[in-house]
Amino acid sequence: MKVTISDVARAANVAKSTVSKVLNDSPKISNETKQRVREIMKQMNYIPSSIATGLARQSSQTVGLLVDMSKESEFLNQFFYNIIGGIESVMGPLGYELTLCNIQHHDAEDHFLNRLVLNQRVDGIIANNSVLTEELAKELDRLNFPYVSIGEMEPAASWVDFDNEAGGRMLTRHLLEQGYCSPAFIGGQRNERIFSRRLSGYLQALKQSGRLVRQDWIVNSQADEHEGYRSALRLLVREDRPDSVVCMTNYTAFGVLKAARELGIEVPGQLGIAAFDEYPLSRYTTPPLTSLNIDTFKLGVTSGQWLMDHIRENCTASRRLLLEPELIVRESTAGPAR
Amino acid sequence: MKVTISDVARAANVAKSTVSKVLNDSPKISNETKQRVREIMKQMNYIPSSIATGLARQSSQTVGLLVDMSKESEFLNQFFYNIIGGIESVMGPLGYELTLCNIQHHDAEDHFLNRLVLNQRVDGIIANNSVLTEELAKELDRLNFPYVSIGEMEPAASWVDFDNEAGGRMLTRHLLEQGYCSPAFIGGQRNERIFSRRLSGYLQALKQSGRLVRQDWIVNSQADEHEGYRSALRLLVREDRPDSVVCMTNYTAFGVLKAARELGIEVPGQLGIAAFDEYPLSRYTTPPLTSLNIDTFKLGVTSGQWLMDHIRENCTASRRLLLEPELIVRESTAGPAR
DNA sequence: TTGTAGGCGTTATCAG
DNA sequence: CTGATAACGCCTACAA
Repeated sequence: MKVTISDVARAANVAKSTVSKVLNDSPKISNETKQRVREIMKQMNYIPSSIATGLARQSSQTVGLLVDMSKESEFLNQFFYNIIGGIESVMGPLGYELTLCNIQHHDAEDHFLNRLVLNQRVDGIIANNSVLTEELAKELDRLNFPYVSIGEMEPAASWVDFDNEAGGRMLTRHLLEQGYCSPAFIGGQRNERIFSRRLSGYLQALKQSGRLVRQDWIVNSQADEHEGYRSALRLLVREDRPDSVVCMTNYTAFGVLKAARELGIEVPGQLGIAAFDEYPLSRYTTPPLTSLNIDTFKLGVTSGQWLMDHIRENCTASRRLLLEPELIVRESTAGPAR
Repeated sequence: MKVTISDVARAANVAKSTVSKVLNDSPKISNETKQRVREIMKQMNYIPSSIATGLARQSSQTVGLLVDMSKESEFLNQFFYNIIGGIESVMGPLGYELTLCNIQHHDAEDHFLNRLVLNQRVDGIIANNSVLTEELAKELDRLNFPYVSIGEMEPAASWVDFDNEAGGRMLTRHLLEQGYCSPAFIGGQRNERIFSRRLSGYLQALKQSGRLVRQDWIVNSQADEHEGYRSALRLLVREDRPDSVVCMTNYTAFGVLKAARELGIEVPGQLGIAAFDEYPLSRYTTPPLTSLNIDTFKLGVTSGQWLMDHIRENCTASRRLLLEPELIVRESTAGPAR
């Protein structure tokens, strides 16, 4: 059926091992032999079986991408495509395949640890930090198994993330520089690390410019449209309302916009709005949103490179990357009316 | 290092083959032995190597997902996540992994055919029709290799798609029913199959209701914001302008909205707008867009199921699914002002 | 420089 | 029911 290394060897009148060495371009084989064997391989349409190679080499030439497909509004969901693209752009040329693993419905027995790692289906793992808990990370460390986290983790691990704190500072500072005096912060759950980072940047910017922080202007809620809307409604009907808002997500911002429109509050004249993330809405709201763009492709590339270093043991030290976001200024923060 | 089947066999005082049979729950093994061996496997933390199993069984328990990651505005891009989720929901429980393969930068030698198929890295393939050309499909047929296309293909192949023609009819009819008399069609390239399907639905609806078709109201262009905008500007300044538009994509519609706003044309009062696709903008434009939603998860589920049938040879016949889209009525088609 | 033999961790086919 | 033994297709000493 399928042509194997033995077939080629027979046809070329050499030993299997010779063919194998040709395959791996061993320097111990004469050029003539290489030429000849390669010729025959081509003629016979020989393609080595990666399963057999994997078994012999004890490596699958595959990396696993852990995703929780249950979470619709997942970080990975939005940036999935770019991040994967970045990872692939470094793994692909090196001959590695990418395997997607949904960690959602697998119970203990069928856990990805068994399913992929101990299984030897993958040589390394990339996962975001909502999936790769610190407990799992410890286990991988114990097994000395290569992995990189997308999203901040505890110091022991290698991870790449974008600088949420800087992002919070940038959005807030931008509002202040535009002449807004009293920015609020809407969206996000207290216990989420990403929220606390973003909020912390907001607080830093306020303090650095000597403004006072008003706790009642920091609103925790789901980072979606509905909650953004509700939060904004409550906040904006008050006498002493903020003159601008930093929003956790595009959707939060959309909700805030809607509330402002209903209350007859003009954006940006009476309310400035700046939001995290550039996708999917910032360009398309009315008015368009000032927001933060992040180079998700680069996030993928870096995590891929580091994982490769890990796998090839060029570098097993834990590293971290904090990618600086880019401020995209649009109409929603054009400045308060005087 | 790693514990193998031999280790278990030794510890249990049985033959490797016995352990293997226990692993596969062969009926030829006594329950006592099964119990005992399983116990020991658990104690020793034995996990079978899927590579070895693959080699022995000549199957990788993996399916390949072909994607062209270069195309940013790719169909798959937008719906990627849901489709993959659907595929995984059927493959995962059956013990199959998903492997992503970027077909973009691989040249002839490094083609996915070699890289995945002939390689035996995957047991089957799912790809969308922009990636899986008919030429490739023929080759796979020749190899008798299981695959399913996401998106219409020639009759010989199995494919799932949503009914673009019906979609075109639904949007157009809806406009007419709302009282708009003269809908235009904006966006899409003549040579794209998806465009011709959608357009054809539009034409059908017009003819069925006895309206005349105006070729100059069918505008070909990139299906993005900019081109939607430009096309709409040209169309809407004319004396005999259409009173409504069917848009190829969300982005096209956004461009049209922008043009209308600039020209002072009210939506929906003076211009009705209906658009294909529900993501990412339809809910968030001003006014929100009437659009078509499709069950992308189901697209994934079906393609996964069919591929499994193919792999297991339950059913190798070629099948096709045309998923009916769902009309989501929103403000943008509320009806013309009288 | 090339060939021989054994191993990678399973499954499958027979005997017993 | 259980156990040898030979695949599966490739790699890697070590020997020639």
